[in-house]
Amino acid sequence: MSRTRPNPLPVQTQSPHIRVTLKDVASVAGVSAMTVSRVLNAPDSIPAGTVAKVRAAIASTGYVPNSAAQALRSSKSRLIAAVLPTLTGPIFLDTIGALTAGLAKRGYQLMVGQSGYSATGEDQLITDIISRRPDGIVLTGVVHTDEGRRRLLASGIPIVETWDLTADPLDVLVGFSHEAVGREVSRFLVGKGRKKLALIGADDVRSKRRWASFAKSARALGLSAPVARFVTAPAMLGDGRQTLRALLAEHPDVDAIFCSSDALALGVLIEARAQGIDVPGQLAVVGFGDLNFSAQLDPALTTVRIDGPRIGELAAHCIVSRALGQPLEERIIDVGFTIVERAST
Amino acid sequence: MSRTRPNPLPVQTQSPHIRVTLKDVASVAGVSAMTVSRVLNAPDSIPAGTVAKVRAAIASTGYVPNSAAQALRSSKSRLIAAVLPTLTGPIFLDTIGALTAGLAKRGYQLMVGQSGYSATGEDQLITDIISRRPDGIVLTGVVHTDEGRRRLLASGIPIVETWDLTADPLDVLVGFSHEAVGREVSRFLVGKGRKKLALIGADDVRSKRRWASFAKSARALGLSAPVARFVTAPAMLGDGRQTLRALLAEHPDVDAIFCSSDALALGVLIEARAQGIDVPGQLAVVGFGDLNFSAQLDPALTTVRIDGPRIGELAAHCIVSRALGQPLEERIIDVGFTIVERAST
DNA sequence: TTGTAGGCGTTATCAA
DNA sequence: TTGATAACGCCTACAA
Repeated sequence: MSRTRPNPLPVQTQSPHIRVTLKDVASVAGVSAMTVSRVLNAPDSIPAGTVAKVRAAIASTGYVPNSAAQALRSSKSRLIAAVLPTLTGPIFLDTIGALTAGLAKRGYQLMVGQSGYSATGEDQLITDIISRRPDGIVLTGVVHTDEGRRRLLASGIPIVETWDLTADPLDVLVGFSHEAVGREVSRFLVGKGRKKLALIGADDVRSKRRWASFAKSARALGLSAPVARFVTAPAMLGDGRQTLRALLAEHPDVDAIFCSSDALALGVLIEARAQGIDVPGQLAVVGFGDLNFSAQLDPALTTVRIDGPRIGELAAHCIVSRALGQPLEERIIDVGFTIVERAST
Repeated sequence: MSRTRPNPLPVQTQSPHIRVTLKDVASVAGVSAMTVSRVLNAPDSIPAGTVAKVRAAIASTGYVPNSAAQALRSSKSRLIAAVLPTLTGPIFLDTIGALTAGLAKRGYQLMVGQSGYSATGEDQLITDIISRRPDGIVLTGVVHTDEGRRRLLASGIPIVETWDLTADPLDVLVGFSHEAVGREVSRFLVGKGRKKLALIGADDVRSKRRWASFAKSARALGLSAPVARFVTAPAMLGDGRQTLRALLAEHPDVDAIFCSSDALALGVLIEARAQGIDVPGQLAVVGFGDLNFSAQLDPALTTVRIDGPRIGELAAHCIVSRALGQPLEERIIDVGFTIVERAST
């Protein structure tokens, strides 16, 4: 037909290419569908000649297996679901990036779900996830409702929790102790001769746990009770500026601040400079996260570094092992953290 | 059985609950599988009594549909694939977050793939994507190999490209003109009386396109040729510091700098302060991205704001419309951009 | 080494 | 309004 089509796009609903099936490849190659399947899944058991023939047919037809059919038949979806509070906010980003890459390397894909900072919609999210029958679920920085945890657990899908070390893990855990972070930062600051500690944090559970440990440790070391201010997550630079102002107005004797994110710490540094407060002379500042800008600030920011990519890669390893039913060396992996000392303390 | 199990976790490989099928629900409810299916998909055509009976059976069994079977039978996966260069780097984050949320709202899930800044592994990624038979693909900030573009196109899967306005879109486009950004920023700086412009950018295609337009426009407005420095993506704060130093050493007469990201611009601000250069007195600085910290810097950063969440939400709308075969009001949506004027210019 | 039969869980279609 | 039947594309199990 030489007629021109005025509007070609809406017309083609499905490409022919995507509808190529095993059978089509088989008939092109002159073998049965099973042989094609075996060439794809266990080529070693097939003579080289047949393999070549089939490979040629696959190439010429542009065949790509339909993973829904594979999943249905084999009960293996090669899909991993990740749940995180929100994609907005850079904290978990490296982890998710490394997780995605680590899964791709192993032949798995990642499906993402945002649970939000509230529990709203979490139920629907969990239904959506279970409906996909993922081979594993990676939980990152989320506290689920009891009902949500129960359903996830009841689904029997392997679960890896990350970015935390809780007392009662569902199964596998890759993270670090927020209690240890709070304790070590307070020890660090006390070691620097600081007398009146403060914390500015986001109002999430982990930040609160760091605070509890930070405060307890400071008191144990003989200091007066530290003070804290919490801002609504996600905590941003502007919150740091405002909160420092309010904090110092009420507690002018504070000489060290632990911020629950580097973004907050940057706000604190900027506000301190605006107020003519010397850092670290009058005020020591410690961040959390070691974002890529933190080393370049002026003064460079002392902060707690978490190896996000490592958590992602380990989570990929663990969840795939679980998915394959392989034994895991360890069920609880503590990746630790580092206090990176720079000019702000 | 009252026997306690010493180690419950490794034992249960699959939960019973996840193996509940339509048939199980049907037999509990005393109806056929088709009736259960209809209650789920078209409850209006079923009498209220039957619906109630079936709903009760669903609740008591904990049934969740198997989407692999649904996809296989109906050729609708309710899955959208997103391809982006890398999750590391905050630029596309808001877009992906809004996309994920917008899709969830419409009953779709997002699968993410990282194409990397190189073309390596892109072929495998595309195979993985096609294998899932997603109902749509959202491309963000990636330039594909010709072969990759060809395969994606040949798959017949609807495609939405974002974060750009190219001359030859594959199908639907949600973005803005990088040429317009370059041009408008140069006009803006010239309007401020700046005489010698410079640009510090990442070495990606879009940044280069902004540069070309920036330089051309500056010359058209009678200025001498702007100078540029490019750093390896992802561009970070430290790159901004170093590059500014090198740039000013060679071109001390530069009085305005357009940075291809706010992170770079922050580096430039910090380095300028370290060198005692007055911003904006001696040097005007413009960023790109309007990250959440930019308004809080000192001086606050003039920057180009892109509405990332809006792009994500529109992309969700467009790709779902395409997936459902619904007509689209517009195939090319220009979300534009805003030059947010602050103290750094 | 290769092929045949059957079923995974769901929905389109037709029949009652 | 409801049900029976078949088929989506693939892989497990068994046979040749």
